[in-house]
Amino acid sequence: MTTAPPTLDGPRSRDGDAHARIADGIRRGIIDGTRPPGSRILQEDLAARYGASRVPVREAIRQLEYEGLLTVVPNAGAWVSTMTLAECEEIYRMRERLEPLLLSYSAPRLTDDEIGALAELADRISDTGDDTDAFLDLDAAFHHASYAAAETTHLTDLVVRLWNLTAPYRRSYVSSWTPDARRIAHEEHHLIVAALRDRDTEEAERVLGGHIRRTRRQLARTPEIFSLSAG
Amino acid sequence: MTTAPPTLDGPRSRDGDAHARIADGIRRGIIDGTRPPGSRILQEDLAARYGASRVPVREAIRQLEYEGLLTVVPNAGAWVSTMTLAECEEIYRMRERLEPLLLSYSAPRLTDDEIGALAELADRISDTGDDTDAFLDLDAAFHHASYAAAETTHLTDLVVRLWNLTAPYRRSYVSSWTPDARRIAHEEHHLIVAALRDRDTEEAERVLGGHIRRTRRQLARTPEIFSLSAG
DNA sequence: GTACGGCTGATTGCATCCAATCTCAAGCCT
DNA sequence: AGGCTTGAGATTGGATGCAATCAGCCGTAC
Repeated sequence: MTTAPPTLDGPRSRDGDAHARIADGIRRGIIDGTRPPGSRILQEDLAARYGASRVPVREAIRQLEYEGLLTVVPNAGAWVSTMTLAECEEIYRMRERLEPLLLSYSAPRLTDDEIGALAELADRISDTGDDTDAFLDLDAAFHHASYAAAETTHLTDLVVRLWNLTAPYRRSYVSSWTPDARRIAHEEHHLIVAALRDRDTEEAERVLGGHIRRTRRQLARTPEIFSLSAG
Repeated sequence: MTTAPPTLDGPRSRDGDAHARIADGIRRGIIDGTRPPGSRILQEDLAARYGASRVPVREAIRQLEYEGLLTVVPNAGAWVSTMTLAECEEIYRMRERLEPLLLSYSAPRLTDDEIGALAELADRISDTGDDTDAFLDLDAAFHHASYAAAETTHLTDLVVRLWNLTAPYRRSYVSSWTPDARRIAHEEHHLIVAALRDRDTEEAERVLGGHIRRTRRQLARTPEIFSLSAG
């Protein structure tokens, strides 16, 4: 029984996005922690869960493999990718260079209202205290909103992809931050907003680069959250 | 007759890499100009060409869509992606920031022999005159060799992917270079080698960044090689 | 003469089916 | 007793078949 009952969500209309729905579902599970790194991905499971056959499931798995979220071993199966500390630092170094570039595309196009919304987000982040989940949600919302005006294609996609790759580990290390480290992050957010308000794109880029760089250096102090093998 | 005769290349062993072979083949065709931007990709064609069924073909198409090389429209088909000038400049700005980073990973690990080989490559590039094909091949070999010692994963893959994305257009605009522009590129290659010889990674990064930046600015002078639509 | 609706062939999206391979544990040999 | 072999079950890789959709063409109505 791999097909969904036609009564549930229409006459199984063939809109050609089955693979995309499935990929989105798996991706969401990896990002929100439901599927932790190392957990097995079974084609049949997914087919049943999404009311599809294994063909679109395999397309979704292939896509996620190329996004780096899944590791596929021929004839054996697929697992949620694990990351070493070195790999994670590599991602952060890429973000350190790419996100300021993306911000430089977005900043001149942000409206005053959008910058106001960013200021409010920065305030709310400062109020999260030691609620890690709230911080993670708002932090992601803040940075993505700051990039929202960029009319780029590949760069936007890539930055999202890099965020997703480290998502499974972000919760672990953010929860290890000291109150001081958190306070610095909050201040950096406000500094970014201030630079955007001043329409000083270069300064915004500089602060953002430092923000990511500082996070990377803190990351190196919590090596225990990464897999020990495959180093 | 979509399956290959078992006598040709063995008993159709199921090594789980059919999709990879097919993707490599399409990718090669796009890079070498056999499949120009905008050309149609037919699943059945590829299945017949590679002696496979459409299932692995579809997985390959998904991968290439994700790489940005193909554009897929549900229920309609797949085409080799076309690029606007703005998109191409975006890619070059990403390369401007990422390739120096990759070089900074590679440079300290390059052996003296490898740097010697780079010097020889730089010399041969200087000798290509106005032979665009020879220049393109050697230029790619030079840059990739300069990155060869980097022990990075995502960054290496990404840089290769960005090169591939602009490959269909590189021939067009390189052939439009003036002798002067070519000479400057040759000199930059030699400057990179010199910096690597000096073990001055920062200088090598700086020259490489300028090299890519200069290329991007020349690119903007030949907008006619890009598709006019989808701007 | 032009616009609209239906038909046909080509192509894609997906389900189903079978074979190859892996996992893992039980049994055999040394 | 311990290592190697072997079988069954689970799982993946790939082929085939069918329905949905699309592009292009023709005929008809106005």
